[in-house]
Amino acid sequence: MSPKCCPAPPPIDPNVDPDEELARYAKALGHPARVKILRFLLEREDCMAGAISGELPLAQSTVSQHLKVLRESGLIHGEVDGTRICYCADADRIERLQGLLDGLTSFVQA
Amino acid sequence: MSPKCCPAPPPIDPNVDPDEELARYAKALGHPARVKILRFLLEREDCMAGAISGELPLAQSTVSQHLKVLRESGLIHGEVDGTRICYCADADRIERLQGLLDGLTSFVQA
DNA sequence: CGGTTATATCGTACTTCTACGAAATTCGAA
DNA sequence: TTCGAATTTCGTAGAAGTACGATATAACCG
Repeated sequence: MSPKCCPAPPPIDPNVDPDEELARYAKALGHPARVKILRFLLEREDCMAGAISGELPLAQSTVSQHLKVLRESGLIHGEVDGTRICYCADADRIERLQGLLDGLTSFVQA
Repeated sequence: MSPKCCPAPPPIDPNVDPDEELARYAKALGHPARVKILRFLLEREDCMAGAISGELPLAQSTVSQHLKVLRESGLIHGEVDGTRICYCADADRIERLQGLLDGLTSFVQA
């Protein structure tokens, strides 16, 4: 069970073209800083706040922007915990991204 | 064996940070048109040229630009075949993308 | 050779991204 | 209530992405 962050899974819109959905996740992952953030959150599956800023050679406000992009893609989410904000990766969404990618190649015979 | 396109696999630079490499592939896939192009090329594993343009509601020059982005990411490549150009998806690169993504989550216990 | 076809490249306009510092917000502590 | 800390949001500047039409290129066909 997760800590106090990682609340309700965000709604997965069923009306979206899978290619568009895949593109949205891919776009969110399309910057090295965001990949690093996601990795960081996955490695401690516990949630983390501005500790992420300390890990990256970027201004804190820039990291906050990257977090927002990831949040809006659904790949991570955060919950307020006092003064801090507790972020974590959304495993379901990441699995979905993997599934969409696998779906692309499912036509190819091995 | 592949048709007359799909030549030598492009060099995979070993000195690249995996997070940067993943971000590069993800960025290339970060537009719906490019996902559709890749799907198109995967579904007919045979190579295709400007037939792709006909599949998308975009100007031919725009599709050509998207093809260039995919080409530069290594996810597809093309080879001249007379007047036309024969494109195809690079299965190795796509597998590599899947592997990099899996690597991200390999810390998470199921 | 000149024309046609398939494709890339150029020039351009507009939008979006990336990054920063400064300011606003929100909560907990003194 | 005032202070300080953790974050987001705002404003802004420059870089990159997206799309189009027009133009260039290169190969085949007559």
